[in-house]
Amino acid sequence: MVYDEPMKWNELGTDPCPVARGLSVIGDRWTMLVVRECFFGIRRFDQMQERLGITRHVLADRLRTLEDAGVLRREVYQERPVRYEYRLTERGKALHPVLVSLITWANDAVPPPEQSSVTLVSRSTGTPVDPVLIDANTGTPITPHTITAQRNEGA
Amino acid sequence: MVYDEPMKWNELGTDPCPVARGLSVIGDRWTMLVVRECFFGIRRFDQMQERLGITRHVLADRLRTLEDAGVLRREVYQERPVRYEYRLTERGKALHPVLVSLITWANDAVPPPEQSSVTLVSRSTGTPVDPVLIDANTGTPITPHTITAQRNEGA
DNA sequence: ATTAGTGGGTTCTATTTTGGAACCAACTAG
DNA sequence: CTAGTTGGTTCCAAAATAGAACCCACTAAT
Repeated sequence: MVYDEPMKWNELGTDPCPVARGLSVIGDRWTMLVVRECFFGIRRFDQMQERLGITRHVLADRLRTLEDAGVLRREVYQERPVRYEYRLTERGKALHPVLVSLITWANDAVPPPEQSSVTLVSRSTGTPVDPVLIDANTGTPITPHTITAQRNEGA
Repeated sequence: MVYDEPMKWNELGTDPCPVARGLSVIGDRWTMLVVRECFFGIRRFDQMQERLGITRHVLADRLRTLEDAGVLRREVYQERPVRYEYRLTERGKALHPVLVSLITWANDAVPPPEQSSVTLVSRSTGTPVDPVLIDANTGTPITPHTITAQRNEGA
């Protein structure tokens, strides 16, 4: 993973590194917050705008980017006048582990000033969950020591 | 998780939502790429700058932010002239699941145009890994159906 | 003893992105 | 016919980023 050329932000979407490609979609200040709202069931433009305090201009732009990336799907929920709502696609739902990992990290790395916070709990038992990554094939934990990145040359 | 007030970006670090607090540190275009370089063992300013193609100004700014957040530690590796390098702290290493989840998502949601890509493999066997999140307490998979967010009121 | 190079930055201006607010089109309800 | 709702767009000011040059304290080569 050594590159000959420095990266340009607008070419990140076609970079060989998946981190760069991923960030070309979700690597900005607002996008994951929009995705969070979607996981919470928020679907309407105005509701997102109000909850996030994002400007309407930027929200419209992010929703379009997420739609183009196949993360959200715009659906007409009412004709006359025609109204749209945004829903996570399968690809969008696949962002769940990213969101969960971020929440877990932030909860102990960037503690809130007051006790007030949001934590993840089991829907069935209500007890806190403690997310860890394992390899589905072997069941072994995934850590910097157990895995490494490998470049697969194409073309 | 409904807020009375819209969020201001510069107050994100003290938001009750961990997604917002997490993004206040790593939620910009470059930060996770800098963290990626650190996981690859890159420690020097000039080397990062060359590999990423980030401007020196922005790199200096991100490194300072990451240091302030306790993700990186600046260490003198040579006196006369004094020279610094950046290393991941424990808090920085704790970002590994976020990075792994992002890579996993991007590899099938944002495929590279050519076959060339970077994938994660087991360090011991060299076979591809398939990361999934489970709850360390119960061993059950974590999905949008099995967990939910709970607000814990403080103060 | 000069000259070139290195490492870790800072400073400068030009371009791009974001914020904040107003506006708009197409309808509905009163 | 007036006000309200929804999903935006348009405008201008403020902030962040890019791109390039410069700087300082050294070291190594001529």
